[in-house]
Amino acid sequence: MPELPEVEVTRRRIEPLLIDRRISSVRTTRDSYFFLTRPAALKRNLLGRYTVELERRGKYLLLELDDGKRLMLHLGMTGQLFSQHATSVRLLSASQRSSLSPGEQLCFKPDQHTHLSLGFADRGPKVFFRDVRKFGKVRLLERGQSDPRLDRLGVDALEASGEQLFRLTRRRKAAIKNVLLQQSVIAGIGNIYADEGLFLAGIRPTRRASSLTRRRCEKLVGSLQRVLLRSIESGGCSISDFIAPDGSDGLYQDERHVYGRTGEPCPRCGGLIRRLLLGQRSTHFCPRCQK
DNA sequence: ATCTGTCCCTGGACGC
DNA sequence: TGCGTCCAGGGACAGA
Repeated sequence: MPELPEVEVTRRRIEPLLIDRRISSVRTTRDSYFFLTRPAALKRNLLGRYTVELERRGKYLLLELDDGKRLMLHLGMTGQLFSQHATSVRLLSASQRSSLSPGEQLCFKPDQHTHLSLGFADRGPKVFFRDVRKFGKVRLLERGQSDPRLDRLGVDALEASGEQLFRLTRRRKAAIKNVLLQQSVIAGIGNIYADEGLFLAGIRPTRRASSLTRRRCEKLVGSLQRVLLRSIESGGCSISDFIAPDGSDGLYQDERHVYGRTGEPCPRCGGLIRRLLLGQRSTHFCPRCQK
């Protein structure tokens, strides 16, 4: 699922394909709550514009246009932003897959889950935004306009300090894992990296956030950043639907310590990884290593 | 102010 | 093989 590393990998790899090109065609699926800006208005605002810059904020991407307007994107749970020439059979339907001859050049064609397709005046590869579960979002921001979702974001996880986390958790009685998932506290962490970071820091996910000492907060932020950076390096985590814009899978799932490893031995002590529900989210930890 | 539960959505896994 | 049921989860929202 796209969290900070997957969104950052997406940003880095789609940037060369998305920047400095003039949008000449816009195709969308029919209106749904996926579209914070109605499809017709999206088309009207995007057509003919040049793309200038692609920025990440937490799990959001912001595509700046030459007229100062910005396209805000969120990948939700199953969002994929990729090139038409992305080479991944996972993007093909079952029938396309079975009729594929060996060595054939892959060319993705928009399906019912491809909610936004951008074509360019240079006739180069199109860019697609696909999202099966439609938890993703797209919105057009006027010049200078923000969105409450962006305004609410806390400090970016890669820029946070232990001291900041310490201060932000002083009056928090909720479990530390639930607090980590709140984008208004630290932006970018989702279920996988919360579990992984807590494991590396040796902190039980159920621990009351306010009970963490300054030292433990420093350790936790360090562990989180280590995990996030390591995942970016390995191309993100393709445990469910994530693929990079070029179609490649991330490799971080092979390095997971606890997430999705219920009943397997802890990589540190050999005890069994346990799973529990915390705020309706599955949570994985080692009862022996995490206190 | 903070916390908890519910809901949105679809495909895949699983049991019968 | 085929159908029904459950589960995954980011984040908005409502109500405590």
